[in-house]
Amino acid sequence: MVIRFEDGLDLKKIEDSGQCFRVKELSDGVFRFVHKDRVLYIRGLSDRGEGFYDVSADSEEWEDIWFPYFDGKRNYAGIRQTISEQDDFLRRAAEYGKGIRVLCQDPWEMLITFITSQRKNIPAIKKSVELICERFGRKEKTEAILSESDIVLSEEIYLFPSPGELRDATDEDLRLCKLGYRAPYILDAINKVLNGDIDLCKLNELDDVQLFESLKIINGVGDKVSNCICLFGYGRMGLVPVDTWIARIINLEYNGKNVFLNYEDNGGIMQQWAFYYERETGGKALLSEGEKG
DNA sequence: TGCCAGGTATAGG
DNA sequence: CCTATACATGGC
Repeated sequence: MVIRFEDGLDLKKIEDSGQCFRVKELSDGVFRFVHKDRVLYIRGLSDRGEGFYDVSADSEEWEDIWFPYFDGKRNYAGIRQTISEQDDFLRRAAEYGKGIRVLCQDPWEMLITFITSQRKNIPAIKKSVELICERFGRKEKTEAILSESDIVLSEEIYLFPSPGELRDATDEDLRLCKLGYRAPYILDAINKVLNGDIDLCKLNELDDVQLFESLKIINGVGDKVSNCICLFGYGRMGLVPVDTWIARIINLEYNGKNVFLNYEDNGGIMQQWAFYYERETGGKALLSEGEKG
């Protein structure tokens, strides 16, 4: 089925944007996304102009699952235009990151994934998450077709394991997934969800601050990880995770001030553009201004 | 080899 | 309140 997506999706940038760790580019420009027990194959149709995609989902699944997943309702072009005229860095970052969407992913997967992420680089995070899926997740056979491209796709994929599927995981099991010292943190998350100390669904009724604080009762969830779960798992677009990259930007470019918070409900989106820009340009983006003279 | 990666918990001041 | 340090593992 062919769909049009306003303002465009840049699938490669999304894959590399550091918010999702299981997105994969297959051959022929086909990207695979996994969300809960659904798998989407999607391919850009550049010959039709901007914003057209061949997707494996039918129109109902696209509207119900994937359009919300890509945060389709939000006007990112409009958000780009709210950036301050004087803010050269953020304007460049937003332009560079055009086509990135802040994905609305599964809170449980975000909880485990971002506990895993601490003190790891993105390739290492992907490795661990994949091992968790292979070891504990349900195996799913896919049968899909991209009609415009005549591409047939059939694979066996491991879904991200549910809390119940992780019930019997041991510290040793988790360390085999290269989780190292984070294994006890993951065990604490599993336990608190299974015994009802924390209800990830119910948490969505809380406001941003309460949600942010509630998640931190889990061992291994601090400010940064909690912000990531809020932003990527609960669609709280005003929350701004400050990791080493964002901290570097704040310190070197903005004199220690977190300007992303100026953008209220869109600060997290600005942060995502800045993160991607800074990481992809290897930290050189910051120096470019000072070195021009 | 040494340093860093989408940090956090803990101890000590 | 603050700062210093340990923590597993892999890539460069």
